[in-house]
Amino acid sequence: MNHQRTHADASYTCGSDCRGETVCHVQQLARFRWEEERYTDGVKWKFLEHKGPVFAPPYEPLPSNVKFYYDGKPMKLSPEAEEVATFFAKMLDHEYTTKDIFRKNFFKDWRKEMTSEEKSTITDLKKCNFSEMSEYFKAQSEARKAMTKEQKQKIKEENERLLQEYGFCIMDNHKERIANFRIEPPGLFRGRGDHPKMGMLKRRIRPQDIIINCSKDSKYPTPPPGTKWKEVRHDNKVTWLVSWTENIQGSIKYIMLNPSSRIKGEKDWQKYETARRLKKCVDRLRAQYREDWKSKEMRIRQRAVALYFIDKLALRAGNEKEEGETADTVGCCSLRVEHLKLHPESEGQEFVVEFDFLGKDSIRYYNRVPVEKRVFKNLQLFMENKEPDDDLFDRLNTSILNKHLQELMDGLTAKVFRTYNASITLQQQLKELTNADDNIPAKILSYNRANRAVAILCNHQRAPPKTFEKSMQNLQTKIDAKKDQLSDAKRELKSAKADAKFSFLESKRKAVQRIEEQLMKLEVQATDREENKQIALGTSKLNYLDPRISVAWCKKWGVPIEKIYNKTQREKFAWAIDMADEDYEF
DNA sequence: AGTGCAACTTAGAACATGTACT
DNA sequence: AGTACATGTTCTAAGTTGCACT
Repeated sequence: MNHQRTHADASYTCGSDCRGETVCHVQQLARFRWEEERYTDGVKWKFLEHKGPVFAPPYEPLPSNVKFYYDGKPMKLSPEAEEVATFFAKMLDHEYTTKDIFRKNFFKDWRKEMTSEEKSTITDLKKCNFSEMSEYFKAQSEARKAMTKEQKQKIKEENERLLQEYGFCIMDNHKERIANFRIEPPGLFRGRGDHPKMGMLKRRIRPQDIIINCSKDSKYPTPPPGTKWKEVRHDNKVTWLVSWTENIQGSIKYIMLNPSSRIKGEKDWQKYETARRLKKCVDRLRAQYREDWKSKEMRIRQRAVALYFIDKLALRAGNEKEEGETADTVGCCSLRVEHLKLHPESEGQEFVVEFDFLGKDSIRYYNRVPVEKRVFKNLQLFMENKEPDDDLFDRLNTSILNKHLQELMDGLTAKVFRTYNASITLQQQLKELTNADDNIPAKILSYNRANRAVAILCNHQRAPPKTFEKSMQNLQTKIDAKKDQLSDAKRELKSAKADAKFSFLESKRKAVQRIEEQLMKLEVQATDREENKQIALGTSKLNYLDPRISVAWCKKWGVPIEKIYNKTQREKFAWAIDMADEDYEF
C-alpha cells in the first residue's frame, strides 16, 4: 500500500485496494497524521514521474491531385501555407467560415504563413477556392468509416499502446491516469459566442515550447530526437505535469491528472466539505446581507444585493474581462444596467426583476424573478443616472466580494454558493420527489427530475439535439407498438382464463405483467427525454452535486449505482461511493 | 486598490463508441 | 451485417480564485 496518502484518500482508496483488511485501515490512519504534516504548506506531491506529452502528428502534405484554386486558377501552395489552408477547408461546412470576423482573422494569420510570392498573389479570401481540399477530407473521413474491422482494430490497438505508454504517471507511488496527455493540435481558434479572435491560427506546439514538471529523483521524460524541452522544473507545489503557453490569449495550458486521481478526488471532496460548512452558517449570512441592504454605504448595499443574487439565483461571481479580447459575457459582479429590467408590477407580481444577459460560454441567462422590495429599491438606486452599458455594481468586484466572504467563513468564495445551492437542492428534491413504492425506472425519473431542478437553477442549457423531434417520434412509435402488444397479451390472458390449465394461465399473466412493465419504462423514458430537451444534466452532476447525496439515495432505495453514474463517473466519484452510507446527509 | 499572471475548475460541442433494431 | 441513434468520451475554451507586485 502506498504510505504517502492523506486521510481523505485513505478512507476511500483503501477500500478498493485492500477492502476488509482491518490492519490496513489501522495502518492508514496511523500513517495519515504523519503524512499530513509532510503535506502542509501547499506541497502537492513528493514524487512525480511521467513520460511527457504526445505531440500532434506532423503535417502531411496533400497529394498533388488535390488542388487549391485562386481566382479560378490552380495554385501549388508552400507546405506552411497549405497546412493553414487545410484548417479552413476542413471547416468549410461550418457556420464559422461565413462570419466576417472569422474570415478576417483567418486570412490575416494565413498570410503570415505564406511565402512572399503567395502573399502578393493571394490578396482576397473570396477568390480562394478550397472545395477540392474539402472534398478530399470528406472522402478521407468516409474511407475511415468504411475501414474493415481489422484496420479499425489496429488503430484501436495503437491508441491503447499510446495510452499505456503516455497516459499514466507515477505520483507518490501510485500509478495515476493523466487527463489530457496529447498536446492540442494546431488549427483555427473557435471561440464561443461573438469572439473577437475566432479564426485566428492556433499554432503548433513544439518541444521547445514545453515546460516539464516532475520530481528531481524521477526519470525525466525525453524530448523527441533532436529537440529540447523549454525547461524541466521540479515544483511540487503544483499539480501539473506539462505546460505551454498558447498563442491566442497568451494563457498557459496544462497537462494534469484525470478526475479519478487522488489529487483531484481529494480536492473535489474538500470542495463539498466547504459547501457543507456553508450550510451550517448560511442562515447567519443571509440575515447579514439582508441587514446590509439597509446600509448607508453604497458599497455595502451593492455587495449585499450582489450576494443575494449569487445565493438566490446561483449566478457566477463575474470577473471583469478585457474588452476586445474575449466575447462580451458577464456574471454577477460584472452585470450592466442593460442586463436588467425593473418591473414594479408584472403579471400580478410585485417587484419583478427581468434578467437577460450572456453568461459563461455565451449561454443566455433569461429570468424574471420577484425580489424583495428592499432589493428592488436598491436596484433602482444603483441604476439611477446610468447609461445602459454602465456597471450595475460600480462599487463592487469579485475581489472585494470574495474578501468579504472570506471574513464571513473560512474558505468561502462566491462559487461555494453555487455548489451549496446545487447540492442542497438535489437533496431536497430527492426527498420530495422519490416515492417509496415506485419501481426502479420511476425512481430514476425522480432522480433525473431532481437533477434537472439543479441544472435549471445553474442555467445549464444545451442546444436541443438536432435529432430531437425524430427521436421523440421513434419513442412514441415504440410506445404505440408496446400498447398493441399489451392489448394482445391481455386478450390472450382472458381467453386463457377459460382454459383449465393453471400453468398456461400463469404464463399469460406473467406476459401481461412483463409487457406492462416495459410499457411503463418506455413512457417514463419519453417523459424524461421531453423534459430534458434543452437541459444539460452532465455539468451539474459532475461539478456541483455532492456525489455522496446520490450514493446515499441509491443505497436507500436499492437503486444500483450504475443507473446513476456511468463507468467514468464511478471512477471520478470512487471516494464518495466508498464513503457514503444510506443516511449520509449533505 | 489595481493589475497581471498562474493554477485550477467548470462548460458545451464535437467526436467516438456502443447498442438496439432491421 | 448494416444502420440509426443514444450514450459515453474527448477536447479545449472560459470561467474563478489567489497571489505577487506596484
